[in-house]
Amino acid sequence: MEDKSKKVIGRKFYSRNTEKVAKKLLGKAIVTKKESTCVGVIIETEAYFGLDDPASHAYNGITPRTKLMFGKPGIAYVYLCYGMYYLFNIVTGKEGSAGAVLIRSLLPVCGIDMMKKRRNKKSIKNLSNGPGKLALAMGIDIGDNGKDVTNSKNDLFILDLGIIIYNEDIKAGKRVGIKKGTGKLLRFYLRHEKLEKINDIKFFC
DNA sequence: ACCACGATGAACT
DNA sequence: GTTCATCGTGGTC
Repeated sequence: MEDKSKKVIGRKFYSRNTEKVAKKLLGKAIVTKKESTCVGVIIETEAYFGLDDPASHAYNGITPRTKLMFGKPGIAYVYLCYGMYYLFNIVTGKEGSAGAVLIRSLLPVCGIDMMKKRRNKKSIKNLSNGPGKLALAMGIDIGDNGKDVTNSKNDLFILDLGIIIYNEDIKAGKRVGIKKGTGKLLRFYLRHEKLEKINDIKFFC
């Protein structure tokens, strides 16, 4: 990963409209530097808004947990789901308005052996194709809640690998795993053809 | 004080 | 294919 085209994404990227950030995060990479460096390309996201979004944690206003969603963009929002799995979100929008993008699926790129070990799997199949799975594979847990993902000195940040995503590469669907607020298409993922192209790229690890 | 909510793997059948 | 186990948050009563 020693290419000039690869750069850490700054805070401005996240300060825009949440839906836009959710689309723009497709093709970007999550990097964690824990026991070893792991990198995964984001291939599915969901946008969550604030007081006007019944599916959002921030729907009912500021609480100790949701205050991060109202705060500075580019901050990791991690929470426990079903008592077992951590889900990784990035806070979006201007400070004061709530918003976050849930990362739902990754294409493993670097540190695959570490990811397999964390997931207790020997195949790359289904290694990080779900929000709980990818957090486990990347070593993300509640200790990462509140971390700044715009700082490459941290052990968790987002990198632009230079992968170009066109609008026609992006598909939209209804958000999943929720009962309210399913009306709008706020889940975004890459077309199969695009995934195969990304899979063919040779990444240096 | 109580209840609804939510992702995944394992262990069944 | 179905069922089960797992727990912290926050709303409602």
